[in-house]
Amino acid sequence: MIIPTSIASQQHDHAHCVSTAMETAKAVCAKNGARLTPLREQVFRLVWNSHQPLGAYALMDMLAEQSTRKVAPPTVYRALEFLLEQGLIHRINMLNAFVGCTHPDADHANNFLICEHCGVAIEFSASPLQTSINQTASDFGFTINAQSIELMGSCQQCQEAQP
Amino acid sequence: MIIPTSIASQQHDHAHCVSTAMETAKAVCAKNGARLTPLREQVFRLVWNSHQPLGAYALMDMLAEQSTRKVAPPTVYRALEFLLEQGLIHRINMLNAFVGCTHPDADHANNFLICEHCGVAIEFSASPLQTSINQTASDFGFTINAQSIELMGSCQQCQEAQP
DNA sequence: GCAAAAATGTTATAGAATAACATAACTTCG
DNA sequence: CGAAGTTATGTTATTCTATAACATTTTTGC
Repeated sequence: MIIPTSIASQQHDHAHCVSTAMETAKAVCAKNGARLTPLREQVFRLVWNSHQPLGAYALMDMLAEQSTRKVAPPTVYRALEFLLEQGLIHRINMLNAFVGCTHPDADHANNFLICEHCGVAIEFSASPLQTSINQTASDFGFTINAQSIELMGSCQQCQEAQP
Repeated sequence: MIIPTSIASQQHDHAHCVSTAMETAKAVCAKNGARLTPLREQVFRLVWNSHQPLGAYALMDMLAEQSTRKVAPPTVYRALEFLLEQGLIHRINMLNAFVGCTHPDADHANNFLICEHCGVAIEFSASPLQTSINQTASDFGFTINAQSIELMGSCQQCQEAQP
């Protein structure tokens, strides 16, 4: 991994991006009758501050930095579990890392393009792809409860930057 | 997870299934000028003896059972790494586990249906699905180096068994 | 305010993977 | 053959990821 660039830090006003996500998250929790406590909100912000997926221990270190007192693994894992349940973040299985969900209110899959160079994870949804997925499962008489589609490679910017 | 049934142990002659896989593996290694040593062959057999993905430490314990002397993690991880490189096994990221590849000679993706109940992992390939994947990546200007598609749910047999 | 429930803190441990270095086996080429 | 180089395996220690189990605090609903 080279440098955390591209989408995450260049192409948009990320502070605005995060605050919008924060509002959406509050709405989702309100609708679900779930409590977005200060700790959970803090973890959510940390996850959202990066378009690169972050590991639980990286998040733990960030929490520790912010709060002076020591933070143990269960603290961050429980917050992450809550956020996953609410559909506010995703787990990238290839990386053992977590990233904010860009459309938690929509019915959505768990589909990512992950750049090996800059580390950015781009969430996408594609109707024909989902149709193919559902058709395939159906062909096998298989019922899907959770799906994980992760495509690892080079994003456009990194390809252009490294010819 | 309930009981390891269905495809793995019921519907076919698994011994024959494994020996066929073994022959194919030898051919693949011969073609690639890679050495399928006794240790690697042993790990390959262990992985293939189950249609359920097996964790590295489970494999390590099995190795230890078979060989009286103690076996350390690097032993099994190095064998797994070799088999992954040769395309003879796959890693299931959702499970941190490994399973034999059912068609190592073909150009193939890394697509699995995984039953939460019986643990079976069914490898599949579907042309329209791959087309959608490639199209989506192309839309983003993204180049794919590795892909992981994992669908977790209930296989047909387990659905029928547990209504 | 008080009991129940939910959330967080704390300590310890399990589980997955790799680093670093030592030894053994196999290849190859003089 | 036999020494040098390469590849594979053994060995020890450590890092990274995640959860179990129990204590304490905070919040909620009556």
